[in-house]
Amino acid sequence: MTEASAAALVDWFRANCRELSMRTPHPRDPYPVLVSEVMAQQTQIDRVVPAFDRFMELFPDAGSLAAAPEDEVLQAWSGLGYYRRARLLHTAVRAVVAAGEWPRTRAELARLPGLGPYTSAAVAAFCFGGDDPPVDGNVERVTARVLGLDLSLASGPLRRAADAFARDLWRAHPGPEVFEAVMELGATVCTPSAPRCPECPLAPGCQALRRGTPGLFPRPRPQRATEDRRWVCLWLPRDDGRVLLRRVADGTLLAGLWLPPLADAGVARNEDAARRLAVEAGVAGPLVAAPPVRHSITHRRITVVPFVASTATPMAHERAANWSWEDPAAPAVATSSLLAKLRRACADVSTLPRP
DNA sequence: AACCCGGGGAC
DNA sequence: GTCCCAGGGTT
Repeated sequence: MTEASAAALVDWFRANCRELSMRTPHPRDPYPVLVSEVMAQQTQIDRVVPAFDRFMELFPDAGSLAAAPEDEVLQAWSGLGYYRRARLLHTAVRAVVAAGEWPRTRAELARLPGLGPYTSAAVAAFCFGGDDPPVDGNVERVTARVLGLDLSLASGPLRRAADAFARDLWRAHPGPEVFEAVMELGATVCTPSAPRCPECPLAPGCQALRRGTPGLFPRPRPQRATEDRRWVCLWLPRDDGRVLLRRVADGTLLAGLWLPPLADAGVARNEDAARRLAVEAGVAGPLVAAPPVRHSITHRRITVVPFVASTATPMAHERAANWSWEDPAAPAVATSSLLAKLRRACADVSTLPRP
């Protein structure tokens, strides 16, 4: 990597970087940087921005986040996915507040829960002058293409090569700006498919472009087999429009979130599995199937079949801690985007015979 | 090193 | 339909 390349990259970045609400002058405040970097883990920036703005309004500083109960934090995270990130961020910020100061080096930051190699390097570089490069998927992809490395994303060799590549950039142009510039390049120009090479400041030295096949780098990862699952769910609306939600058990998908009673149907018939849920919820009477809902969680394709019931029967579990009546359009608890899908699917099944 | 976890946008 | 994303934790 020549100094000319680093200079061209930074010039391109200054002319083309997107206006993002978490981009503020250096040195930056570590709290919003940490929040946005954790949100950005495996999540595209365009989806992070609105969530970040909401989150910062609810929890404007480390003290307010540390003081908040976990369920409020998860509620603010609803729909973002990877909910463990929210719990770990909460724990990390509580540790910082308890310590009374922020760790300033990458190694110290990496001891906080939820901060791995990428996030610890990012906070150190953007807030405290660190020179260890934050290596994310963008940096790995740009590196694989510029150097023509036939390696898989997230593999050890490509991570090390990307780390060395970013260190060279930093040496040619010291400061955190080059790190942001590579990531922005990967996000907007050196994209996974259909890269816009004519716009790329690194095109003159790019090996993948020289070979005419930039899209073949990095090597595609072996795909995990997708697995189909069938769930049933009990949609139980009350007269005021609220529906019954249950806290999803730990150790399962969507653990800790609030959703209508759900069960994997396994080999059972949908109706039988739904009836079991109705018994658990303390309701009898007719169950009306609503249109199935598709929901994907990593390599699983889940078909959720909602069954709509009525609330005529007294609720045995009404006062239990794991049950709650919530407005499905604006739940006051942590939930998944699956709730919104179920609400739409069940909206048409509103006229139910009363037992 | 391999696998686990949400969700949606891009294609 | 497919892939992948400003990843980290666990095994």
